[in-house]
Amino acid sequence: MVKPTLQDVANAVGVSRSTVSNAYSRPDQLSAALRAKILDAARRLGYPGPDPTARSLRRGYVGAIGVLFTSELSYAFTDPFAVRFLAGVGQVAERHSTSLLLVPLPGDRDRARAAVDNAAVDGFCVYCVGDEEHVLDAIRGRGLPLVTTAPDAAGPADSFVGIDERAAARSVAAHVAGLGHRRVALLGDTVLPDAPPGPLRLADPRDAPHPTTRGRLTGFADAFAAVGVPWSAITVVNTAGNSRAAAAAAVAPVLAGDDPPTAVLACSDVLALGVLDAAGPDSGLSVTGFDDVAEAAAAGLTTVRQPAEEKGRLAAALLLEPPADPADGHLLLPTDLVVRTSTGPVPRS
Amino acid sequence: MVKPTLQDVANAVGVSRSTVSNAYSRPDQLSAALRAKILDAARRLGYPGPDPTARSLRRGYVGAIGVLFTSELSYAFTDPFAVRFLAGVGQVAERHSTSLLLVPLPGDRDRARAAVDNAAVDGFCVYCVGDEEHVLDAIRGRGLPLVTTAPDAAGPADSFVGIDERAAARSVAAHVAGLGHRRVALLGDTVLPDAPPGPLRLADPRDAPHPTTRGRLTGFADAFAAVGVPWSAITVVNTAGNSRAAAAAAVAPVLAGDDPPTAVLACSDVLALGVLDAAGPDSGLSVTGFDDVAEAAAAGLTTVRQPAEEKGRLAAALLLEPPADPADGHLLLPTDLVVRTSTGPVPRS
DNA sequence: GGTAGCTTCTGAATCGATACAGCACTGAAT
DNA sequence: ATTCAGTGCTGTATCGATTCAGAAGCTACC
Repeated sequence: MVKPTLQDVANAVGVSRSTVSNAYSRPDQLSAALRAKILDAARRLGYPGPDPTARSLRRGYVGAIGVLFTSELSYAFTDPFAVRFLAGVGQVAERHSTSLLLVPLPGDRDRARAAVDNAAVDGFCVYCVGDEEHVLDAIRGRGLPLVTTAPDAAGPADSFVGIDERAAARSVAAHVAGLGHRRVALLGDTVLPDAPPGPLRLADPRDAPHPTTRGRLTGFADAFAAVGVPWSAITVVNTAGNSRAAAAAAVAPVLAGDDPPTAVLACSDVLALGVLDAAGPDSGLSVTGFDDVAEAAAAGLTTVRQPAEEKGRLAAALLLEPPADPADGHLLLPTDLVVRTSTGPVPRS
Repeated sequence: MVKPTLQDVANAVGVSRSTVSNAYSRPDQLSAALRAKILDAARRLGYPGPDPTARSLRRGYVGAIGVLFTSELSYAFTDPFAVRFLAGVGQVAERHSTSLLLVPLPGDRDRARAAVDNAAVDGFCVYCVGDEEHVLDAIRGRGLPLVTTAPDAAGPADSFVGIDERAAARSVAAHVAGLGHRRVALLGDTVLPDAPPGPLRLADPRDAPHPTTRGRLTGFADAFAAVGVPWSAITVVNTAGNSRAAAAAAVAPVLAGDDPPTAVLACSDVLALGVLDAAGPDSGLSVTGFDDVAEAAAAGLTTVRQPAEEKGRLAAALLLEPPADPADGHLLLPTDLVVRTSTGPVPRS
C-alpha cells in the first residue's frame, strides 16, 4: 500500500485537489458538509494530511527555526547556561507553534556550510559563534533572518540580544583587583583555535577570535590595567572544551607552578567550577566564573549573572515577532556581579 | 533582488538545470572544469545552493529526526535525565549529518496531532509518552519509523529502547521494604491526567495512564505486596509537574499529616530531591529517586541508575541505522540499584 | 426576468529541485 | 569504415502540495 496523496483523496470524493487542500488549510472556503465528507474519506484512505515538505515548498515557510551551536551538538546539552538559553527559545517557539531545529555544526568548514545550507528553517538563532563568520555569511546568503548573541558578530541586518561582555567582565575583574589580587590567571575555552590546553601566549586580548571570549578577556584586562597590572603580567590559560574536567586539567599545572596566581578568572562558570575542583577546598585561591548557572550558587562561586532564559526568549521573539523598526532588533541585557565565597583577599603566605 | 534559483544559474552558464544540480549533489557526473565554472557562476549570482525544502520534497527524505516530548518543550531542558538523553541522540545524529527537530507537543489533542503531522522529519524518537497514544498513531499513520522508550507503548512495527521499569522499581522498593518500612508513600508526576497535586486515590497501580509511571508504581507495589503491605495501605501522591518545587509542595502536607510515611519513593530523582527539600535535613525520612541524575549523587540520594546518554544514542541509532532484523529493534537496558544515604532504617519515635 | 452578490468549487500555474532515460560525441577495436 | 563502450550532458516527468483567477450555482432584490 503506497501512501495516498491529496490527489487520491480528491479522486475518492470526486472533488478537485484544491478543495481537499482547502478542507485542511482553509476550512472557511468550503461548506462544513463537504469538508466533513473529505476528512472522512481521508481517514478511510489513511491519508495523513498534507505532506509537510510539499506544503513548505509551496508556502515558502517551514515553521521551524534553526539553532546553531559552534561546537558539537552535544555541547548544547552539556553547558547549563546553553540549556537554559535553549529552554527560553523553546518557550517562545512553542507559543508560535514553531519547532526548533538543532543543527550540529561540524568542525570542518565546508561541512559546516553544508549543514547550514541544508537546514530547512525560517531563520537562525545563533547561540554563540567563534570565528565562524563564514557560517553567518552562509545564513545571510540564504536571505534568512538571523539573531546572534555576540555583538560584534552581528551584521547590520542581523538582530542581536546579549550583554556588554566587556563591561560585565570588567566588573568582576574590578572586584578581584579590589581585593588586592595582582598575580592572576584568566581561563577560557579555545582561546585560540588550535592551541593546546594550558598557558598560552596572547599578545593582546583583542586577538582572541571568539567574540565572547574576546569581550570577556578584554574586560578583565581593562580592570587590571586600571590598577597597574599590564596585560603582559597576566597568564592566559586555554582549555580543551568547556567542561569542569577540561578546566581542572588545564589549570592544575599553573596552580602547581612557581609563582602561582592568587586569583583565576574564568570565562564561564563551568570552567570556574573546574578550577575549584583543581584547587581543592580552602586553597585560598580566588576564583570567578561567568553566567551564574545553578551550580554556581551551591559552590559559592563569585560570578556575573546574566538572564539566560530571558536571553533565549528574546532571541526567539526577535525571530518570530520581528520588530517593526530594525533599530529595536538590538537588545542589551543587564548583568549583575554576584559576590559569593569563592573570592577573598590575597592570602599572606 | 530576488533569490536566484538553480534555473538562473543554469541560464547564466548556459547548461541545463540538471547539470547544475549535479554540480552540487553528484560531482562525479560532470567534468571538474564545468563544475568549477558552475559553482563560480553560482557564487557570482549569490545562489546559496539547492533549496533544502525543494530538495527534500524531490528526494523523499529530510535529514532530520523528530524528538517528541509529552509535556512542554521546555521540559526537555528542565529534567537533567531528559537533557542527557537528548545529548545521546544528538551524538548519533551528528555522525549522520542529521539534525534534531524538537517538536513542542501542545496539550490539546488536535493541536498535538497537527504538530506531529506538520513536522518535516524522517522518523520520530519519542522520549516519553503519556496516554498520548493518538500521537503515536499519527506518526504511524504517516508511515514514519518510530522508536519509543516505553515498552507497552511500542507497537509491533516500532523500535524500542528502555529498561524494565517494573523490575527496576521493584528493586529499589525491595531495598526500602528490607529496611523495615511499611508506611510508605509513592510520588509521581501527573499520575492521573487532571488530578490536583497531593494525595490521590488510585485503585490499582496499573490504572496509571502514563506507561513509565505505571511501570514504576506497579514495581513499587510488587515489592511491598511481597512483605505483606497491600496496595490500599500505600499513599500515592500526585505532583503538578516534574520539578523539585512541585514535589516539595505536593508532599509537604503528607509529611505533616497524622501517621506520616517513613519512606517516600519517587518516580524521578527530581521529585525525590523535592521531597528531601520538603523534609529538611536529618528528618529520618527515607527517600528514593529514579534515574540517577548528576544531582542525585551530591544529595546522597538512593536511586535506580539507568544509562541516559546510552539510551539516547541507541534510540537514534535504531532510527538512523535500522537493524536488518526487526527483532533487533527492541533493546532492554540494564539498571542498577544505587544505595546512598537517603535511605535508612525506620526511625523509632 | 435580469442583474447583482454570495458561496462553493475547479483548473492551471507554480514552488525549486532531482531522477532517469536517452542523445551526442570521443576514441578504440574490429 | 563500422561497431562498441564510455563520458558528459540535456529534456522531461515528477515530488505533493497551495494559490488564485474565474466559472458555476444559488439567492435576492428591483
